[in-house]
Amino acid sequence: MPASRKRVTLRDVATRAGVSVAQASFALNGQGRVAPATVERVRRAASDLDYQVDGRARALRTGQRSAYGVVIRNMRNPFFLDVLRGMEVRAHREGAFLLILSSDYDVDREAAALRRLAAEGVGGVAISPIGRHGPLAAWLPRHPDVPVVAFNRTPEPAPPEGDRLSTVGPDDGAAVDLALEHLRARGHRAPTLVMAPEGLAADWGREEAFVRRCAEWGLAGTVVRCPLDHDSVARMVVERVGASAGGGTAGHEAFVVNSDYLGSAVYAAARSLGSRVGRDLSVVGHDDLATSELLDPGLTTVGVDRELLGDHAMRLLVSPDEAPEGRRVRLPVHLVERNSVALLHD
Amino acid sequence: MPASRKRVTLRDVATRAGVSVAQASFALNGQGRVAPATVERVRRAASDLDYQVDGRARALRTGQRSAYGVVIRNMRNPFFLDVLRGMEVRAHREGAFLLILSSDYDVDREAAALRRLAAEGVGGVAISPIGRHGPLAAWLPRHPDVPVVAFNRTPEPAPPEGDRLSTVGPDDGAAVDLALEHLRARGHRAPTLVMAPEGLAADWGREEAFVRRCAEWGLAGTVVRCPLDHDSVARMVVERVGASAGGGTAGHEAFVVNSDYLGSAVYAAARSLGSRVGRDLSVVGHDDLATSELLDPGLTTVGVDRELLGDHAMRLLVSPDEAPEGRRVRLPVHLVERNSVALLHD
DNA sequence: GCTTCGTGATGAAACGATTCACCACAGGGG
DNA sequence: CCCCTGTGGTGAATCGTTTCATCACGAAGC
Repeated sequence: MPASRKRVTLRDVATRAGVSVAQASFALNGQGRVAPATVERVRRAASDLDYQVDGRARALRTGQRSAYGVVIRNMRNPFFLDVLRGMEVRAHREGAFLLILSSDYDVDREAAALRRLAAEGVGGVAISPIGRHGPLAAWLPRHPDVPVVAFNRTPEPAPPEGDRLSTVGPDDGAAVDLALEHLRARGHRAPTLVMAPEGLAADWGREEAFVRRCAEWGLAGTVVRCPLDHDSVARMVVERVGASAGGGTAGHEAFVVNSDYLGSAVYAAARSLGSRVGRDLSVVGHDDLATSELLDPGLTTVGVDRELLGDHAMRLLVSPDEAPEGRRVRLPVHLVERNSVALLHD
Repeated sequence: MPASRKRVTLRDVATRAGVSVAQASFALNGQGRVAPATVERVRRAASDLDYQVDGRARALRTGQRSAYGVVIRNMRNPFFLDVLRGMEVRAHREGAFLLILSSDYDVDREAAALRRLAAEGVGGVAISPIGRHGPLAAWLPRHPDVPVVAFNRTPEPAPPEGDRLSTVGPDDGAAVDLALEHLRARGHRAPTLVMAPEGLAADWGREEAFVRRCAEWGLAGTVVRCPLDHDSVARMVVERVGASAGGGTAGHEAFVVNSDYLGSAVYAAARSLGSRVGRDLSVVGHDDLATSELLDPGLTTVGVDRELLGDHAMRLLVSPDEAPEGRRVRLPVHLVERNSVALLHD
């Protein structure tokens, strides 16, 4: 055969099968009334010519969307890779595509991403939004028929009633519960919850669960607010440990942090103090990143099935109505016990 | 305004501006002959109505591809997330989209992914292929006008002459050079290169560079072949260290492995031997994963800019012709020095 | 015999953009 | 007066599907 082969079109299939384009289309899609013999002929012609329907043309005509948009806030976080994988597997199963964009915490880029996705006519958007009042909030009412699901490391607070935004995220309340229970079982009586400074909504539900449980179990819990970057957390830990040691109570500090990344900050602090995690001070992380196993000692952490998270998000987009769990999915969490929590005898 | 707002189409813009659809199109795209005043009117109308061109319709008509396919072999490897990010940034800059699929080392899924991407009419495909003779090989000649670039953790051997497949990957020869040079500088005389068993082509170029350098520098290098999973490598290390210790030479073993993942296997082996990496035995990794810094001691490794890798791959797709570096890109590598290589005095 | 079905098949109108082939018209040159 | 040219503009074809409205035709009901 010579050189350039043009795209095989439905017309080619039709002529080869000796029918009209319409019948060919019907035959392949199982629609309309078409004689079984014809179906067979068309099928054969299609496979002979290695015919593939043109996704763009179909999408244009039917308005049916076979592509879904994914907007990731931080494409450097390995957390999202697993989520992406979960989405991809589900999308593949549904015969859909993923259009992946990243916003990089940039408001303009998030806005641009949403605009482009709308222009492309996606069937839905999964997004880890920059903020509750960012571009997404403005975009939502202008595109009333595009399902949108927000997925997050830590879930956003429940949206106001009537909001069309679905959400998927780990059950943060349960995560704190799990961490506290573990600490209590190992003899800890004065846990410390590390939270972002007031006003950052992302940690909603954690504090509530924390104070409730502490009250219930008679623990002397404290909540400390601190910017959630590595250095700030490390400094905070050093200060608190210093204070409690100097205070003469010889209290053992036990921290509950909302990511494994910050967990490793506690390790750094311990190193600089000359003390050892899992013996002189304790910490429970959140996320169960791959790195957490490699730390020495291994970081005890609350994990969530990230692929499942992606799967749920996709499902909410593909069939927004039949979601049995409702449109606010909080995923179960589990404790991954390693050696970062000391066993206290009292 | 009532409830459902239909999609704003070019016709709407045209009527509002009081011109024909054709002129509206020309005006917005800067094509054809259109009076400056008209351009202005059309522009205003478009922005008034918040018009966005329909990507599908445009793609259908022009055949112009604004989407590029990415097929990832292993969507669990964090290596690829950074690559993806590099691709995404470049694609965004070019106004293009990424369609991301994963093959999961499954030949059928790779084939399906390629088929679907072709059906969607993508402008190019970046793929980390399962193998040199997998579905990709069959797919390539059937789609002569789709640019394809293979990107990899470790590059494939140069394709046969005339092959349309571009490749991007770290410069593996240089990586081995760097590792060896570092070992030599620290007094090591008998390095060991860990390679996959014969027949797995992925490591091509490493061995060659290794033996050449060893000869040049008078090192007593050995190449050991071993399945590249965590346990096999750990076992192999234990054996070799045992042998060299038992042999009475008291030789210090220094390993060069082709990933950080395998580097951590050496750590595991050291633990089980009761010896310490960076003192009793040495290892140089490859990839500079985030985890490598967290190991104790830190893993000395050869890194490559993964985002740059993605960027190059995308560039080869977007403008296949004007690539100044040619179509076989080997990216520069650099040594990340930590503490996994002992300093030997001799 | 004439109407009414049901079956299988078809032509053509969408979908929303781009673009080719014209056209109107004013001005200038012969 | 006629021809040509350059400018601004328009209608319609086209991309590859899906799908609506129609039709041919033989069987069946009256």
